[in-house]
Amino acid sequence: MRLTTKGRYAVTAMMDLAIHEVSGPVTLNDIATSQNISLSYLEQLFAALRKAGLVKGLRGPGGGYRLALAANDISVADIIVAVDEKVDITRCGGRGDCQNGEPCLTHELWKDLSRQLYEFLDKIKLGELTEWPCVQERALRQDAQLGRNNSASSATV
Amino acid sequence: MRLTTKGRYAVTAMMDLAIHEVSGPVTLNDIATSQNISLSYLEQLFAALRKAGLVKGLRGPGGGYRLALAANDISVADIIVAVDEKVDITRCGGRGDCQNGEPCLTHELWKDLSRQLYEFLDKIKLGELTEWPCVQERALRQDAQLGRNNSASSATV
DNA sequence: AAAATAACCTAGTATTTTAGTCAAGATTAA
DNA sequence: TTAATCTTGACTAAAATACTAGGTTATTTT
Repeated sequence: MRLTTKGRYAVTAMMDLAIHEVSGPVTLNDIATSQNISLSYLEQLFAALRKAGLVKGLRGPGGGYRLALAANDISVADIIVAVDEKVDITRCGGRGDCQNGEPCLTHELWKDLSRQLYEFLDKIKLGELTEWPCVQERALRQDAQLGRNNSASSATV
Repeated sequence: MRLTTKGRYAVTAMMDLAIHEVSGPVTLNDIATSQNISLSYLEQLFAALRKAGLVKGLRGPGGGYRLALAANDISVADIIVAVDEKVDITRCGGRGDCQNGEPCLTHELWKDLSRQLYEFLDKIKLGELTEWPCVQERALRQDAQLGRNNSASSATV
C-alpha cells in the first residue's frame, strides 16, 4: 500500500461523484476544473477506477461518470488500490528468497504494517466522507461556481 | 503524509537498530546487506534520521548507528516524516486560494484524512514492532548469516 | 604513529513514476 | 446527423527514487 498524489486525486474525484449522485453523472471536465488538474490525467485515473468496477461511464451528451456501487460500499482503500498499481515492494519479486533463500525482515514487517494500514483506510467509506462538514460546505460553493445544480428534482426531469 | 518505498526502507532500518540495541551500534553496511540496497542511499536516509534526532552515529571501528531515543518513544510516523520530505500536496502552495480565492474540496478532505493516518501510524511504536513474532524470527536468522552476535554479554565486553 | 574502520558529506547520474499533452476513434442523446 | 462525451494509445516533461563515485573526518586497533 502506497499513498501518493495519484491516490489523493482519485479519492477527491470519487468524492465529487458521491456528492452529486442525486443530480446525475459528473463529467471529467467538471472534475478537472474543480480539482485543477488536466483532463487527460483524470481520464487515466478513471480508466483504472472503471476497471476496478468502482465507477461506470455514460457516453453521449448529458453523460459523465457515476458510482458503480453505493457510496457506503466504497472505501478509501478501494480507490487507492485501484489507481496505485502495486509496484512490487520486495526485491525478490515476492518470492521471499532475497536473502540466501530466506525472506528478509522487510517482507513480513511491511506486509503486516501495510495490511494494518489497508484495514484502517478500508473502514473509511465514501459515504462517510461526504458527511464531513468541510466537504458539504465546499461542495455547495463549487457548484455555484460551475453553475451546476445539486438538487435532485431538476436533474432527473 | 505520503507512504513510499523510502519510508519503508527507513522503518525497516530503524527496526534493525531497535532489535540490536543491546548488542551495540549497527553499521550501515550490515543494513545495506540485509535490506539489499545501496550503502550510499542508506547514508542519505540516515542523514535525515539523524537530523530529526532519531538516531546518533558513532564513528570509527566498532561504530555504527544507535537509536537516539527509547524504541517506545519512536513511532512509525516519526520515521516516515523524517525521510519523506513533505512535498506540498496542494496546488496553491497551501494558501488555500486555488479556486477563485477559496480553498477547494481537496484541501480540507486530504488534510483531515492525512491527519487521521498520521495519528494511526504515530500510535505504532518501534518497540512494539520488535515484539512481532515474524520479526524476532527473521532477526535471528539474519544475525546468523551476517555473523553478528545478538547477545548483550559478548558485545559489551 | 600508522592503518583500518565507519560515519559523514557532496555531486552527479540512471531509472522510474508522476503528471500532463495530443490526437484519433467510439458511443450515444438530442 | 451531429454534437457531446467517453475511450484509447502514444508521446513528453518534470519530479522522485535509487544508485554511483568521490571524497573528509573521527575513532579505534595494531
